[in-house]
Amino acid sequence: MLPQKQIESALQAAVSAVLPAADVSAVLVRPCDPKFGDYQSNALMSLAKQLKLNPRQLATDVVAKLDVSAVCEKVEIAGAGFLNFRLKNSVLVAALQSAARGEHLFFAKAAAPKTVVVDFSSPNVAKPMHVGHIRSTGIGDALQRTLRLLGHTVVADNHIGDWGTQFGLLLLGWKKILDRAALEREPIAELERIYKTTNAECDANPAQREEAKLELVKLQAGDAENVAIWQEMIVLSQKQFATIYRRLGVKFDVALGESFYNPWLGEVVADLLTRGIARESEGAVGVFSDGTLPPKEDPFLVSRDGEWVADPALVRKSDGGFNYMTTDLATIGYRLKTWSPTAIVYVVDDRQFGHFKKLFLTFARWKAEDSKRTKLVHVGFGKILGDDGKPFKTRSGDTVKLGDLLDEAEKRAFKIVSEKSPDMPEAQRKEIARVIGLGAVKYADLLPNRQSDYIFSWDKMLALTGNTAPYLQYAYARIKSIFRKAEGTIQNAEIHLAAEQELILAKHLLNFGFTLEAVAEEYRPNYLCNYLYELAGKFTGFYENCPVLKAEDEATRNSRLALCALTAQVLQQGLQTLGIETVEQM
RNA sequence: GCGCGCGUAGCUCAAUUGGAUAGAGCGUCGGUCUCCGAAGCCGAAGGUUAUGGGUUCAACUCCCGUCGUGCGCACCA
Repeated sequence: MLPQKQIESALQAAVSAVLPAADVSAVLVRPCDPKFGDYQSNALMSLAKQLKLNPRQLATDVVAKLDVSAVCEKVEIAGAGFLNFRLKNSVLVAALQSAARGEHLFFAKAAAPKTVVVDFSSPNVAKPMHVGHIRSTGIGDALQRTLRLLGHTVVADNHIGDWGTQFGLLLLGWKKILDRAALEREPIAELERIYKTTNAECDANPAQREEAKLELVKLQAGDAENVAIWQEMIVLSQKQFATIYRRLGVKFDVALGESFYNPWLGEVVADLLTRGIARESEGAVGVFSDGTLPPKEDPFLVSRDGEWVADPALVRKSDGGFNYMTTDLATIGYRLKTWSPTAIVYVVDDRQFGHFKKLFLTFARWKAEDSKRTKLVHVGFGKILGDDGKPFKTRSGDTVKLGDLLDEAEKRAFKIVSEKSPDMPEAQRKEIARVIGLGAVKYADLLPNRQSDYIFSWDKMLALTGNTAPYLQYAYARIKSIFRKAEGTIQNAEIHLAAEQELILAKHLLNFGFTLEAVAEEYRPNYLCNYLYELAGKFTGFYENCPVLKAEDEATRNSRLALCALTAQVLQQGLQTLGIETVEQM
């Protein structure tokens, strides 16, 4: 068990000894500012507040019952009631030593593994993937990788938009203005063109809009011609998706599009009606407020002119068609039946907050028993904005295509690699540029807090210096360079930690698991980015101050080599968890 | 109109959710390769966390007001 966990359980036991009735689940220990110690707990202060006790006195009582002598130096009570812990050097060394033996990599698998469906990426058929898709795809992929690493069972599901109103327009456009040659050259661009053109024509001509609707109805009724066209569009789109996902290194366990759930939509609505959860209104069917929530918190109510009026979640349109609320409910039904997940995580734009609020409440009413076992989570993220602070568009009015962004990233990286290593064979430079360029883009998207909107900038997205993936990859490559120069292999080296920078680095390595758990707990990959950036920084501090190959003696050299090897492993594992590759040289 | 967010250094963003002296990158200025990779490192300047109140041992974080700003408001997803 990692020292931090040992301290935590000892502390919880001590608190229970002093306050038998207290809930100790919030009694946590976390890494802290080195000037106070290695770990700290502030839990006693909030506990004292709840129970109206003197925090210093509580701390004194708890410390009297606390035995962490196996892992810590003397425990200090500081400030208003902080507990500061300082690790014994021998314990730190032992943790590193066991990691060096391959027993762990500073994290523990979850004690109670969960089954989690992660729903992410979700591009639309017949539309190009653009920069916006990097958010759902990158965050979702990093989260599913983190959950897997921690030992959970994950179902990565790409809920592709392959069924909906847009197909009415696409079918009409296909029949009227499709340019076959263009379709063969650039299928997605052509599909986008017919969609846009037809949409514009429908805006101008309502009769044409009706025609498009008719095409959709025919498709949904199984009309052979329309189904064939629709399938062709899907095949073309899937080629595009596959290319992008291959480049990004993103894999899904299943990719069940919206159309997959089509057969169940009718019965979902029927079921909702029978149970009295949904009712008819103005020819449509919707889920209405059940009055259990105060109006302000009730997503099924909206205030108009000072009065609360119904704002239902429609599950059947007045024309008899279904919409995405229906699909999402059917999808939940399928996922429950197929995987019995502990949680379903939706990595979707924050703008759909209202939709998910309605969806989750409807689910709880529809499947009350299941909703106790399966938690639905909307992992929302902010928008990508242009320089003007408005949702991102290029000058021509289109968003930047994801493929173009990746191309540019590799191009810029290639230029730098060629400058830095002109003697390297071109194929190798290309491969390094691919890893670095892609890493830069992914990391740039993962670094900010997911809920913040961020302003898109080519230079920031593709930056290769500063707090970027290449900085982390560089630290890794430097370590690899040391090992290329080191002669012979070092096995079971004894680790000694004496220099300040060695201790700082070693202690930070121990926090890898804490960080991974925080990422999984709050669905925030940026914690891992920051952790790795700090790790690379602390490694560099060590590297600048502590000679490895030219260490003063053999024992120090071997110990430092072991520390380097562990750092490289954590860097690589951490980057991999973010979906970012490493290179041996760059 | 109603609802939901956001406002932190010149710029772009963090701050593990109420913890001790708010941190990075970019940009600017200065230093640093005869010594394991300078995509690096060291230093300097830069802040009344929009604003006014409140809650408490402790507030960027919670509550109320104000200003600014973005998003969402049945039959698109």
